[in-house]
Amino acid sequence: MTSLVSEARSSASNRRRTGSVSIRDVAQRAGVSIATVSRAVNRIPTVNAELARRVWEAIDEVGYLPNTQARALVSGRSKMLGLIVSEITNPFFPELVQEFENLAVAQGYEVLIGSTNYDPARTESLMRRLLQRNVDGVAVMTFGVEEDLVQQLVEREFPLVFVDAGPVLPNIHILKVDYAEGIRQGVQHLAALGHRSIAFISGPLSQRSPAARRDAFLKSMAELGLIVPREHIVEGDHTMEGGMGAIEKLLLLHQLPTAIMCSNDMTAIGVLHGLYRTTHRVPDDISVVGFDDIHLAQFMLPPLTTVQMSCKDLARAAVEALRAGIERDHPKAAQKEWKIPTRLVVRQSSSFPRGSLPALMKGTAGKSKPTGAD
Amino acid sequence: MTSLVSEARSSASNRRRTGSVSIRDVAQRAGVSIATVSRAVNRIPTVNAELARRVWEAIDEVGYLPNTQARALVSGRSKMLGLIVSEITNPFFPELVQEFENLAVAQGYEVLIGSTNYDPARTESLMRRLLQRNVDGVAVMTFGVEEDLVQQLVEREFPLVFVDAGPVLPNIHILKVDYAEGIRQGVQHLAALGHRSIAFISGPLSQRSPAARRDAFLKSMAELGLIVPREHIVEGDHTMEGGMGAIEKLLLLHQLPTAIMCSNDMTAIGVLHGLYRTTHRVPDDISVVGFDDIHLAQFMLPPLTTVQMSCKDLARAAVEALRAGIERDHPKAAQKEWKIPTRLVVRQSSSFPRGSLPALMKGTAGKSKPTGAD
DNA sequence: ATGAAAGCGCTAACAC
DNA sequence: GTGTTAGCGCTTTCAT
Repeated sequence: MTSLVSEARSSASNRRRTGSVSIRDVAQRAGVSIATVSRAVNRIPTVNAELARRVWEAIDEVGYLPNTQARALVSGRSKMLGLIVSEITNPFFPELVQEFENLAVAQGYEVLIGSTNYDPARTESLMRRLLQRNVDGVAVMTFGVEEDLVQQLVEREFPLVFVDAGPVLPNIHILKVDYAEGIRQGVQHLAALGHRSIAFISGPLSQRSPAARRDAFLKSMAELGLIVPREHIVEGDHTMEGGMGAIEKLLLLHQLPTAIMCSNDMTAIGVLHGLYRTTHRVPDDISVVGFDDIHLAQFMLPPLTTVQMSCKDLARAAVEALRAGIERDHPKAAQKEWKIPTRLVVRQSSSFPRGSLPALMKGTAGKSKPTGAD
Repeated sequence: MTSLVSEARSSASNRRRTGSVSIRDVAQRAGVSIATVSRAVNRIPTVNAELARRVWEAIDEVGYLPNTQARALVSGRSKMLGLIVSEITNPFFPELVQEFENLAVAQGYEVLIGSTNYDPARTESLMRRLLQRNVDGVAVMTFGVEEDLVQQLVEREFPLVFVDAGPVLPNIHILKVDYAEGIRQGVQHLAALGHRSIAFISGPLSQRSPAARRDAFLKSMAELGLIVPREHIVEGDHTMEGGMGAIEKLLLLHQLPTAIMCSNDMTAIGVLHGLYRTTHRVPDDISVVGFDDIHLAQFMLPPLTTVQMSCKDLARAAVEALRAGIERDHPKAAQKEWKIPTRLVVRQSSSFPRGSLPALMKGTAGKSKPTGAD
């Protein structure tokens, strides 16, 4: 008889559609006022222990769940966080989403997720929806924001988090990913293996983050005195399809690069796929390096050498930064920039350039996989 | 001067934290009552055109966004849908989530997503959170529900959607995936190529959906008079790691199967990866077939032959079923079962068994890829 | 057609 | 320490 609704003698006024049990039902059953119930639920220490016990008992009996909407209405806080990603189907983002959600929920927040699909109109309506839902803050993890859309939020002094770049304003927190170091490590790794001709497949360069990655690449190459011919920078779009398209362009070149650095892992996967249809083998003929280190990277054929950008770090920083913006007494309320480290993860998609001495020796030593030479 | 807050002469009572603009601000500015504003916003046809115009103008000027929480509180409808998936990082789910979200948003609903990670405790707390947030309905797309957790919702006559199986009750809608047909096509495809010894790597068999897939496999094999030795059914867990573990077990066998059918694509990707580290080539030595047809499948090396379960269909059915449960006058309110079709997609991870006549001829014809025979 | 007013479920003053 | 009450922003009778 303690089932959720059977005994719920709902006060006549409620139970509109679902048999929702209100605070009044609990109060009635426990023989106390609704204020006491509220206090007990919110663990206000001043409530009499015996009364609190009775309240909790009643709560259990009638199956009471506090209505978050009502709470939000009165407190002015919805305890919801918005999370905007550019493409939920890019495996990097679900990993990020999961981390973000874990952390947020642990702090008592709910997460409203939105995927923009790089569509400004979508982003706009998404923002509006998030505002209407009264989220307490929004993390914009799109790696490239459409500036003007942010204006609304900014003006409302709304807690916001961006990746890489965003307006410098109070309430705006920026997550700075250390592309310079990560990409530099990747380039140095390839150079150390003996590669001199390294191409780069970028993301959509209209966005900040892809542009930053490309710049980091150029800088790293310059550092080593390596020149990058114009045609070795190909613009992709951070999808597998884009990676495939880009490698096809590269394949048309008179002189192929011996290594390819990609702006993200999905691009690299597309490259791997594109190369698979040719006679070029990875890494024997051409080395491929990705960026992100999505879970999938290690399962590629061959396992992908890539630069790790920890989505755990990213998520943690995002949630913390948001909380810092929301809860005025947060310890890090003043911190505006959050550094996100990156690091190289060497796997098997990178090796010595074909024909180089170490490559030949490696072949003799029989350590090379039977990837089918042409 | 039409910026969102600059002119917003907020009535003293509001503007708690963010400069939120309320219906009263609009009313004041338009010189009408809040009731009229409400009616205008909700496009009640009886409002005077001139007044409506003034209201919309004021809305624009003060940057008013209706507060959804308050709306929900009074209407009893939150216009939010819960979507529970088992693992957001399995690429199948983001695809599903995206579709679901698109459809839901198009109908004016917001989506609250939760990933259970196969953890009953998480699922439980997730359910509770969704209830507290007053979602109008929940789609449980976990392919394996922990029965008792549903009890709460069921008793509250809460609109619910399940995949594959669930209690037969009013307000419960079931999405029936046609495993029988899809898996049967996969098996027939392999058998047609000449395979007789086909192994199956299942998902976690404690869950309904993986069990249903396994049963479908067994049935399809029996149909063809093919016997399946006990050791040819290996339990995985629908992850790449699980697929790798399973193929390793299979590799220990005295007599290897010539083809492997996997309970989902992630498993198949794990298998591909596991096989890559051996001398066995796909599809020359062993054929691999997946299930789901995630976007990634076509980019695998080799592109994965798989059974498509359309997440578009799934999402569409889920949203429709939910709406049918929520909106009492929905045309399909009575429909309790929704069929989800499946179909085979042949790519390059399946071929003739090694040593069979067609395989030999194919080799001669030079159509085979240089995958490096041992 | 429009406005005044009663709540939706809850929290937080304010009394007692 | 506990109860009473005034709203949070909105929709929806009920008068007018």
